[in-house]
Formats: sequence, structure tokens, C-alpha cells
Amino acid sequence: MEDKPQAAKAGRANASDVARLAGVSSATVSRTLNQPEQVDPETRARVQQAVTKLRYLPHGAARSLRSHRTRMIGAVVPSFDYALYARTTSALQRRLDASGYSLVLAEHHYDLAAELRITGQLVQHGVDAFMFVGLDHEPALFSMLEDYGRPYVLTWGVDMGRQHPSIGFDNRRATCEMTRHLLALGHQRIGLLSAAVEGNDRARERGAGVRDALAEVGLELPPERVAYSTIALESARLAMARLLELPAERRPSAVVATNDVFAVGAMMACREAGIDLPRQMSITGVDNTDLGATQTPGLTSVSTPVVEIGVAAAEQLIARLEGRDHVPQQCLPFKMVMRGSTAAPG
Amino acid sequence: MEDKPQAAKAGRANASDVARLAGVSSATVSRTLNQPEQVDPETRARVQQAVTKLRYLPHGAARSLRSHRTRMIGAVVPSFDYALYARTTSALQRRLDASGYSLVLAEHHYDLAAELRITGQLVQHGVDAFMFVGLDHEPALFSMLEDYGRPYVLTWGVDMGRQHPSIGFDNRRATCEMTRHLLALGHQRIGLLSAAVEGNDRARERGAGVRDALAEVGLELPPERVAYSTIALESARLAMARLLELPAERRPSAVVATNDVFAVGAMMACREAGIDLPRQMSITGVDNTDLGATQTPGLTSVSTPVVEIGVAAAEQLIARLEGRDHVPQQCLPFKMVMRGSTAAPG
DNA sequence: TCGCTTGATGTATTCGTTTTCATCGATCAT
DNA sequence: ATGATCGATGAAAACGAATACATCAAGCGA
Repeated sequence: MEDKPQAAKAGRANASDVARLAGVSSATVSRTLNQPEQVDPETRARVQQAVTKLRYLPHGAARSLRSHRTRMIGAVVPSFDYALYARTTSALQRRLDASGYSLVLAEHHYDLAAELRITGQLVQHGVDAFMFVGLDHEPALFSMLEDYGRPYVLTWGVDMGRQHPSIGFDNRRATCEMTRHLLALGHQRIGLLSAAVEGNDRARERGAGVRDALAEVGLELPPERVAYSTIALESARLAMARLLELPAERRPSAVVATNDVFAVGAMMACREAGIDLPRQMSITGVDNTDLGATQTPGLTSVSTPVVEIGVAAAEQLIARLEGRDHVPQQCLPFKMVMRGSTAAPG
Repeated sequence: MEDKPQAAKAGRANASDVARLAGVSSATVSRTLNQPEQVDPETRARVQQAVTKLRYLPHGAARSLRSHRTRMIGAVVPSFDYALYARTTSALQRRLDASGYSLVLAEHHYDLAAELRITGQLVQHGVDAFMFVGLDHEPALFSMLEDYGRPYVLTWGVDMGRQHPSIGFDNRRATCEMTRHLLALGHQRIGLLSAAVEGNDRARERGAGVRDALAEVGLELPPERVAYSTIALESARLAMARLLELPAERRPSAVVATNDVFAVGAMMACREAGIDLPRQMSITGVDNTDLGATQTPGLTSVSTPVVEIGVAAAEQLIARLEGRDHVPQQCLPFKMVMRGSTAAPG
């Protein structure tokens, strides 16, 4: 009654099953899958056949327990819900997939403590390497990655101090150039619609860029012309509404928003208040999303290298995991996209 | 020269290290982490202390090799880039995170063969359960999940045949009601802007809903009033442009788009062609995204239960993994959102 | 006080691969 | 012919945690 060879094997075939069917040892099965060139073509074919016949999928946990690699790469982003990160992540996955890596994606809702916790879970699961958004992170995050020997790359910003590998663009110069554009149009009172800056280097840099451009012409940015918002249209609309409450002579004639969602929220507030765009108010965004591009008037914005960041991040991480050379810091170009939302003050 | 106890331990502490520091066996460490109630409070405290001191993270691969569970749940969606899936997935992650599960996210770009391949990779990595979008999938996908004993739930549609667990809403009724609304406004020639229907049950159902409503009043949908698009603004704009090329007496006075991206693309085409919305053309979408809501005029759309789907999917999968009761089929409500993009024909 | 139960802990095996090392023909230079 | 080399393969030892089973002390009733 013992030893029913092929009878009702629970569910999953393992390497020994394949080996038995192919008449080889499990070591040869493993080699066929991992270093095919080391095994005799004829044997190899026999093993392959057994693999497909049994629908064998190697057991990832066992594999990574032994080999210390999972071929999984983690992307930890602030939010799935913002189109930008989605497009970067999408590009990242495509590139990873092409090299046989899988993507594990997680979001932290702009909470750096949550980011640390979630990344810890992923480290536990054996994720080999990480992509993060932005330069600001908990120190404990870096020490954990260090302890566990996990390569990582920061994105959407460039770490000038060269402490960490990073791939992004110059956020500060982006808003600086945008502000110069508004100044050139003749605007004097320029407002800023920004995300909260703590833990958010992109927001900080983008705000600094506005101040840079203003300083170049001897102007400054009074606190009353700065409004803060969370990344949601409604929140941005309310923030803009507060700016519009300023008395006419102190109210900005142009507002630089640090991203397109804020900019579109601002447009909503203007429409509601009966303010004509762009005659009575110019608005600019950053990221050049569909959301902004399809507004009437179209939103002037900065086209950021979303896809390029994802691809470059994937390539750097793969290169490091496979011990190849890589460029640790990459500062990619951005592009101004002028549309109808900016004009000379009426 | 042997036996330097704590000297330069490579990187990672393991259960034995924790056990040694706490003066217990590794079995007790494991119990402390997994069945804390079975271990003496005093011992437990000592172990916990050692865990934090050594910054111990259990080795996920080892754990899941032995226990056959990873506490990872996979969501396989068509695209990260469409806001809807992002919001569902976000809700899903939040709910999973609260129960100690991690999310693994992957996209297949509307390619069901890719979906199968990618899901296979995730099964290899030990992902415990899956959420998919839509009812249409490769038969091989279901047999693989069956073979490997992985629970799954289909979303964004309700499987009437009760073959598979599913959570969604009635896509057909959604566009049907939308079309009735247009008919009630007095439209006679109604067009359809749809995604390709093969492998996409949502598109198929939504198209059927339009035909249902037309049939109720004895009308039908001639092929020339149907245009197909891929999920991108530019593609939708071109598709709508083709509908606008019809001679005036056969051109639709209203177009039902099967999602908001298509609808906004259609709006772009109209603006470009100098067609006044909604006087000369009514347009409706599905999904009620920010993209549609912020257009001028605002897009009339169907608000779909994006967040609820994510939460319900998470809860069903967790319940099944933990052997608890669950409702296999859930049909959630949707809501019509009327805005300025629909009006009586001019 | 003895045997029995109970609770807490340790010992040892197991999960399914990868990988090191050994083996065994076959080929080759001498 | 012979020892060296090489290519292909198998046997067996990891990897790190979970867990069945054994152990041991304490508590209990008779």
C-alpha cells in the first residue's frame, strides 16, 4: 500500500519530481534552470520537457533561502493615486520584467514612519533592492538598508551631497525657470501653492526655486502669498481660495503650483470665484499631466522625465545587483510646456 | 582565534542569535513571534528585548518555506497609469497593511498572456492570494491558481455564472442608465466610444448596456457610430474625430464613452473641431475621475465604487486565507453624476 | 507521597532549492 | 599505455524558521 509514485501528489511538483521524471538528479534540474550552458544539451532537453509536463514552478522561498536573492525589486512611493508615480513605476516594471525581475510596489501616503515600516516588511520578504521617491527619509531607513545589504536608489531629486545614489532632475531650477517666465510676462506679485515641506524635499526645492527667481529681480515671497495643500484637488482648491481672499493690491496675479494637481485645484477656485484665466490670474504647474493638459485653458507646466526616471532606476538597480558598473547620480533634463494658463497680467 | 561571539556578524541577525542573547532556544523565539500567548510573559519580554536590540527581522523566505505562507497578496491590474485601478489598489493596500499583509502589485497592459506569465512569477514568489481586474482571463490562469491552491477574487465585474468569486458592480446597467438619460434628453443618434472588447468584459458589458437602452425605445447602434480606442487621451481623441467625420445627418448628437479617459479625449476632439459642448454634442463617461470632473463643462459620469471594491477584495481574501466566512459574490452600487457635458440636443 | 496533568521550553526534523565537493568516463598529451 | 585534464553529473550539506515531539518542573487530587 505504500509508494504510489504519481498518485494524487498534493498540488505542486518540486525539483525532485522533475528529476525523477527526467531520470536525473535534482542538482541537474537546478543547473538546467540556472546555468543551462553547464548541462548537456540532451539532458537539458529532457529536463525542460519534464518541467513543462509537470508545470513545474521553482519554489521561490526555497530558492531565495538558499541563494539569498529573490529577483524582486521594491518601489516605495508616496501614493499610487498620483499619476506621476504611476507612470514612473510602470516604466520601472516594464524594464524590470524585461530582465526577469518582479516589482513589488508599496505606498506610504507621505508618512516617512510608515515608509520605514513597510520597507521593513519588504526586506523581510527578501526584496533585493529598492527605489524610493525623494531624498528625505528616516535615518533608520538608510541604516536598515545598510545592515541588510540592500541597494537602493532615490528618485525625483538629485542628492547634491552624493550621500545616496539618486536619479532625478533639478526641482529647484524647474520652478525657478517657471517663475522667471512669469516675471518676464510682467507679473510682480507671484504666489506659491505648495505641499507641506517637512519630509518633502521636492516641495522644499520647488519653493526655493520660486524664491530664487524672485530674488534675482529683487523681489521676495511674503508668507501671505504662500498656501499649503495636501495632494488632492479639493484641498488645493481651498488653499487657492485663501490666496484669493487677499485684498486686491496684495493678491498675487500669478501662482506657481508645485504640481499639476495643485494647479488644477487653483483653476477650480478661480472659476468658482469668477476670475478669468489667464487674464486675471496666471497659473503654472509641475509634471505636465493629462489632468493639466486638458483643462481650458491648458495648464502651463514643467514636463518632468517620469518615464526616464523609472527606466534609469531599473537599470541602475539591476546593474548593481549583477555587479556591473553604473552611474550613481543622474540629473535628467526637464522641459517647459507653455499653454494658455499663463499670460501677461490683465 | 575561533569563536569570536559577536564579532562582525555579516549583516543580519537570525533567530539563533536572538535566542542566544535571550538565553532561550530558537523555538521559543519563533513562538514568541507567532504564538506569544504560549510563552511565559517574562521570557517573552526577554525575547522581545533581544529582537529589538539586534534589529531582528525574521527571514521571510525561510519562514514561508516552512509555513507555506508569505502574507503577501498580489494585485494584478491592467495598468498603474489609470487612476481608477490606482485608487482601488490603494484602498486594498491600506486594508491589507492593517491586517499585517503586504501587497505585491503588477500590471499587464491589457495583455492576458502577460497577465498569466506575471502571475506565474508571483506564484513562484509565494504570493498567497490574488486580486484580478475583470472577469476575462486565460483559462490557464485559473487552472494554475487551482493547482497551486491560491485563492483569488475578480473585481470590477460580477460573475453571474458564479464560477469565480467576484466583487464589482453592474457595468451593463451603468451605461444603460446613462444612455436612458441621454434618450430622455431627446437624443436619437447616440454613439459609443469603447475599448476593444476581446479579453475585456467591462468594455463588452458597457457596450451592451448602451444597446439595451436603445433597444428599449426601438433604436439600435449602427457600427458606424461605434469607435474603438486604447486607454490614452490621444487615441480617444482620434477615435472621436472619426465619429465627427460622419455626415451631419448620421453623426451622433451624444456619445457614451466607456470610461472618463475616452470621454475627455472626445471632449478634446470636439473642442478642436469647434463643436460646442454640450449644445452640439453631449458626452458621458464612466468612473467619475478628477480628470472628467475638472473639465469645462464638467463631465457627466458614473461614480463607480472604486474604494469599496478594494476594501471588499482585501477583506474577502484575508477571510479566506484565515479560514473565515466570506461573501463570494458582491454587487456594489454605482451612482450617476450629472454635470454640464450633457444637455438636450441643440 | 505518588502518579497525573498542565504549561513552558528544548531538540531535532523538515520545507525545496542551490551549491560545494566528489565521482566517473572520456579525451588528450606524452 | 598512462596520468592529467575536463565536462557532466550525483550526493549531500547548507539556508533560517516552524513545528511535532520529548522533556521537565510544578501543581493537583487521592
